[in-house]
Amino acid sequence: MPETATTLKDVARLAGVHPATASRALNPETRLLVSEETAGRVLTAAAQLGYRPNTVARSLRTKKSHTVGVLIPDLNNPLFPPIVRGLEDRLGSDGYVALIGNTDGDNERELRVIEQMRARNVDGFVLATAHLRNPILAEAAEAGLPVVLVNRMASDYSFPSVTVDNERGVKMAISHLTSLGHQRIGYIAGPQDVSTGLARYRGFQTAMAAAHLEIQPSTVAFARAFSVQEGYRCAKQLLTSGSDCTAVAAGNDMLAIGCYEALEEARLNCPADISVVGFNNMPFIDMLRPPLTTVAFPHYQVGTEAAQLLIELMNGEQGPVKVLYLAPELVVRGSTAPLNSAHPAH
Amino acid sequence: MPETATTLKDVARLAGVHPATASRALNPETRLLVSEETAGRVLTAAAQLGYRPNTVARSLRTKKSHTVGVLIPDLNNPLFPPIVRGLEDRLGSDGYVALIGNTDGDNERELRVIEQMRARNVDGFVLATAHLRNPILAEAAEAGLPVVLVNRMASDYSFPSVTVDNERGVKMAISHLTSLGHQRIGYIAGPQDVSTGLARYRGFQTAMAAAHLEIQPSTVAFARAFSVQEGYRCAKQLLTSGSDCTAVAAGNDMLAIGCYEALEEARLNCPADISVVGFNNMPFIDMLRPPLTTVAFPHYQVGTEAAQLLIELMNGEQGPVKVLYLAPELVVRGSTAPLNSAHPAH
DNA sequence: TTGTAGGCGTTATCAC
DNA sequence: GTGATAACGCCTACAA
Repeated sequence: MPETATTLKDVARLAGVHPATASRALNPETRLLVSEETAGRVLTAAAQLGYRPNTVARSLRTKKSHTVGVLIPDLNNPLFPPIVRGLEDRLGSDGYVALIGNTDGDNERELRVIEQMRARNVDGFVLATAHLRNPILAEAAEAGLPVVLVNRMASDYSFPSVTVDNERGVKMAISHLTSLGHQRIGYIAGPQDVSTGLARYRGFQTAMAAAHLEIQPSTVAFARAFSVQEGYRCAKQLLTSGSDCTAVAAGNDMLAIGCYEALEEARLNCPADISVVGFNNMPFIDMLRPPLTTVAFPHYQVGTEAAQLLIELMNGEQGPVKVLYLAPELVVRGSTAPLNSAHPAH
Repeated sequence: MPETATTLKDVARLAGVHPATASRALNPETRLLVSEETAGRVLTAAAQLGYRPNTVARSLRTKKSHTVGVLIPDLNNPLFPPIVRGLEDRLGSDGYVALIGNTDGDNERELRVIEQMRARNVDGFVLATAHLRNPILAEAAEAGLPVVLVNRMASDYSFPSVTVDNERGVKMAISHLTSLGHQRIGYIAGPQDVSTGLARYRGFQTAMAAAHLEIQPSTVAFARAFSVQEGYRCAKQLLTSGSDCTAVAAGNDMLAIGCYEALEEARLNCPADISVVGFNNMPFIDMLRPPLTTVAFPHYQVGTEAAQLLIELMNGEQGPVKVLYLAPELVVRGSTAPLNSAHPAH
């Protein structure tokens, strides 16, 4: 016999007060409106009955669902779980829960998911999927829904965001390579319609210029997605284009993994023949052989900071749009080595 | 000006009917109660206004939130993202959304999360965190809430579950090792208070017995958690106990990774000196060096099947409790090799 | 086939 | 300080 859940009315009856009074006593915000004595009586009554407020009813009345939508490309990408945990943990401590939506990079799917979430009255959005021009952003903002971007950012300052400083990260990677003596440095660029792909490529260009190194067209390959498969394809392209690279920087770790595969297939040794650096420092990336040298940033903290920003917005706090950069850090592991003239690429 | 969301009343007014009629027309279940012509009018009116039913109000009325709670130990464990995606995809196609809760294996945290979720009127639970005796299960079931177990199972048939056939999986791993000539086979057992740890250890015991091999106490180590760190500790214990193993089977891939680290530290080569097999075939585990031989099962499908079971329960379908086993499959990679007398463990 | 009315559990706005 | 009342948006007997 599923005992029908105890409601506010039950609590009120047991405490001998009106439901409205019980409501006031139970809500920390309004408790001061009620006498300390009755408040106590209500609280004990609630505890005694094991009262649990019905969030659905509350939402209907208050128009706040205490739910936020989180859109990511794919939970299977190891970059996202720590970010999501950061989000959930920070949001949870303020009584919010997250609805996770995977878009698989598909715009149509993304629209469906957003519809779903808006139907559930989410109080805000965290988007890790932002393309540089995204109609959804405009629409959500128009509807007055707080939006925070994560990992990627919009092209202007129109949305708050939390990202790593991508340009600086790539510069650190390139400096590392040049300090090892590398000059013919190839680059596997990520998709240029997302800010990470674009900013990192820009970082590569400025870093090479700063080192007085020229970029040959044959030493840059553009991936159509941040995937192992595309990394493999691009690396193969670099290897067969006669570019003679002694080092390759990849737009992210997935692309770097694909690069590993291409090197193995070509019977080239990393790092003896070619050095490789990635970006992101994905979980478990240090278990690869060789362990990947890459640009790290605090994934979990990206999540918590983004949640913090979103909470501020949902609380109606006014002020300028905040764009938060977290500092990257180069993690040197086994995939980069000094230029070795005994082992030319050919 | 955030145009106040369009409601059923607006649609009804535009269609020139009573809200109740509009409701019936909009709900596929009750559409046949209304004349085709009016239904059409309502539908176009709804489309025209961009009407989106308010799920909160609906939930309050129907007591169904179309939300399910999913409890996992930690999203950062790569085993879970594919399972969660399977759950979300299957649930989503029936209009459900998942609330993800990370418990970190902490019972108290788990209780808090469950409370949170019940306050949100979840229609059911998927638990990947089930300990062998779990008061929460009893409570949820008592409250009439459907519960499906995933990856781990309860000790009896009291709950539907979807798991890999753990015993069979371990047997396949051990057979593989013995067929390579290994006889002194060590085992790193997972925690014995969860069904995966227990069932796999049992599988090890029966497999060894079937091969007429004895298990020395010194060849089994018990991990306190399915973690890299515990795998490292246990492997070191096996290596220093004078057990002389030529192969080690690990309770899961994380433990196997820890094993790799211990071997490296001891300057032992895998697989030349010692073969290692894991369990789970985690994503990216094939990128390790050497690529890990392990027992695979279809993670995504575990999620979809569990969702299917839960949906049946939430639809009130009666019948016997279903306990679903998915077949394991041995994936032979580079971490296992024939027993090589030229390379004794010492 | 359609309209009426009441209520799901909570909170905001009045009065007292 | 507390009680009464209405309303959030939707669904569903019941009546017409």
